[in-house]
Amino acid sequence: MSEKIIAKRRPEEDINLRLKDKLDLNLIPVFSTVMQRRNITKAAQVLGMSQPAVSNAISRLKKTFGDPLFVRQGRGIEPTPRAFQLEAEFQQALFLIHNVFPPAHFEPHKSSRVFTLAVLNPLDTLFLPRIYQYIHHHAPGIRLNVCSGQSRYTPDGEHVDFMLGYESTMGENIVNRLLFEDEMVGVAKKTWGQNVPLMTESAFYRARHAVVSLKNSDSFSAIWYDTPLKRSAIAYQGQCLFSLLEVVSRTNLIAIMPTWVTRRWHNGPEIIQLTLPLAVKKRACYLTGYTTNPDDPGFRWMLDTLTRICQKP
DNA sequence: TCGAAAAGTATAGATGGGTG
DNA sequence: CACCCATCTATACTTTTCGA
Repeated sequence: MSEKIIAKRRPEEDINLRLKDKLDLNLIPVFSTVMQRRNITKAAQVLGMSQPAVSNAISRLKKTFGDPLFVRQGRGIEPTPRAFQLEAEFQQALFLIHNVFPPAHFEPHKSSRVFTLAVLNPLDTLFLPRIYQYIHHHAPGIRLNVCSGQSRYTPDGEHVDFMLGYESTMGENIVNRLLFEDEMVGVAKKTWGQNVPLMTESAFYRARHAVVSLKNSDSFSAIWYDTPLKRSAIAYQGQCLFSLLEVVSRTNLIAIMPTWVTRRWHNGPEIIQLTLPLAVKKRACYLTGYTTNPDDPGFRWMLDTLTRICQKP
């Protein structure tokens, strides 16, 4: 049985920009989202509206501007040249409007906003429980859409609001926060390292290695295997660090991982930590926020919240 | 209180991919 | 190639909201 959805006003952080008998400025974010997604249905999901509501909103804009704005192409839509022109003009207009209005008030405990997060493994296992727990207690209406990885886009092509990973990204309307320095170690089965207490870099790469698959575009391990010689040391490519630990603890393979990952290995077979004879022994962990409006109070709240929660491993 | 308009539900129609 | 199914947009009609 389908649940009946009652028509409702937009969330509390929205500003009503309807000018009676003139242009409805609420149509601008609808237009922008449709331009971004090139898809009425997906735009509707992002905006928290039904698909016909977005379709009707675009129809009103079509009448206003006397241009089709979007033409159907296959299963999707393609913007007309006039739509591209309007997109640029609306962006300028919105920028001016954002600067004129004082920042709206954001109430996390009342908000039903959706935030999209990309979190790189293994940081997801570390931070997601903390983040979910905090949101559950302090902002239960907020929904988190989390994907794995270190990309600005989800596998569905949606824009990410925040990213947790080992890379900082520069650019306009991108906010970067250094969270902490993650210390790395080599790990091996307990009996492995007794014969090589003082290891050099060349000796390290003569051993057989287990890594997070380098086929993953955002592989945690890739940074240490940037030459064919180093890659020739790889004997096993797993999907995540915890599967590497399992393999390493039962074979003669070694792997590189953050020290906190090994500390979590409470109940498994014993492993030892090896000091890395490598240049990269630490990696900076960053929180990156993407926004079209850095003064958006919801964005600021989430940025500060994630910074606080993810301050240390 | 009432009417206009926005946003809802239901559904028709177009398109594209998979399969026999 | 035909058919089926999933996906996506548009339209008809209903419900809800809000300003006069």
